[in-house]
Amino acid sequence: MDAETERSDKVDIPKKAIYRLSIYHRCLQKLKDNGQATVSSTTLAKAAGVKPAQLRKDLGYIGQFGTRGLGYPVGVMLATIREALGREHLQPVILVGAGNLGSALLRYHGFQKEGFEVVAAFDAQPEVARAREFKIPVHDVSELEEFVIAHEVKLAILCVPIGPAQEVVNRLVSCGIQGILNFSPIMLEVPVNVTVNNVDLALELEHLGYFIR
Amino acid sequence: MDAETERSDKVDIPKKAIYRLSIYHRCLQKLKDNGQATVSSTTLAKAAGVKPAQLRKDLGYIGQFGTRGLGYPVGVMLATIREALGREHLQPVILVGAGNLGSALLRYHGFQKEGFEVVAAFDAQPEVARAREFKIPVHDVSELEEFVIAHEVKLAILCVPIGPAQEVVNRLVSCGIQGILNFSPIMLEVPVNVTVNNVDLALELEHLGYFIR
DNA sequence: AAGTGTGAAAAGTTTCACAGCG
DNA sequence: CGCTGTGAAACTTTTCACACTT
Repeated sequence: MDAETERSDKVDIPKKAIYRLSIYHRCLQKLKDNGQATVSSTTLAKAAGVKPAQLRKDLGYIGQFGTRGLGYPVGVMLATIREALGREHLQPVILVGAGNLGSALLRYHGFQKEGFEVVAAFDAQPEVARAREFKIPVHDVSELEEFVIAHEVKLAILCVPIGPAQEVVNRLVSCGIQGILNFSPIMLEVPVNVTVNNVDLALELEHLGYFIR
Repeated sequence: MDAETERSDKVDIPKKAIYRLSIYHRCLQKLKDNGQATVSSTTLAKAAGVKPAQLRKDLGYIGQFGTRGLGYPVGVMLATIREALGREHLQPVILVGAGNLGSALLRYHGFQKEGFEVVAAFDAQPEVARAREFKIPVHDVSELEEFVIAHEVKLAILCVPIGPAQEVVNRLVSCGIQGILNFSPIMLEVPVNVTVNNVDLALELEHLGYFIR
């Protein structure tokens, strides 16, 4: 956060609710691992850090599968959320810019765990990045288009410096990337059918700075 | 995003406006470096990626210093925003958890550039982290309280695994930390006078996943 | 003519409260 | 009785439009 997202589509379910659905999904996964079969809005809401009414309203956006007096069936709910978020299949992702931050993200397993697979990385100096020994192959950035098209990749994580950021984005867009998780502190220009989600680390720290007295 | 922030205080200026003020500050800095003396809401808004009316409204929260028919004086505006955000002096920050992500952030210069100084890092295995050779000292996590109190640190970046996260937070809170930038995908429990800003990387990617068709 | 400052309308979100079902 | 589902109310944030100043 903030993180900010542009473009809508796919309709009516509020942006913030989408974030929360992902959180619910995560909590439900944990409940399922613990063998829980049902859960009430109060319990799940507490785990997710929201109010029960909000949870119920959010679930209302994607269907209705609770049993009054009892609660929600964990399994069904998991499947429904997963479908609503389009997270039924493993989604391939590429990472561009294997510098400090990019390298750290290549080792980060949080993405895998949520149904995304970082299939390849690209860098202007692939030899340097490769020296850090990842399981994921680091290609030269010149091979970007070919790879994206061949593997039908739709999502990219962008960790390049500000300078080349926009140019890289233009290339990503031109070969069919539809979603970009952008770590550069810069506003990217993209067509309306491409979604950019900005994660601006310095900004988050600044925001925090405002609240300390 | 998203990122999310709890607690208010200091009042009336909308949370989102605070984020944007930081962005304006950044853009203004660039304008100043280019020798620009004044700027119009239209121009600055474009650079910041917002609508002109929104920019004017945001500035309205912290004062009025534009000249009708002309625009805003870059220097004055920079100073005013900086003061409003409490960013007049360099703010010390500690980082806890020097694993993959933590290490990357220790090398990240975006924080310094925005007026924050990461003064020390803490880890359960400081030797391992130290081997990566940072300019910033990595202490054993047992020295946490002593350091925070001695240096009057108010902000912490948290990159520890989910397991120990809440316990570390309790310790941070107990020794006077007031703001926590949390990278663990977990809801932290803190007293109302402490602000937590969550940066959940997997969540941001998931959100993006929703928008690809 | 150009561009700010702002009240008022619109849009978006959250919370409430309660009817209705198992 | 317990808990879901949801319309309506409350609140927050964005956008508009235009009076006003230089």
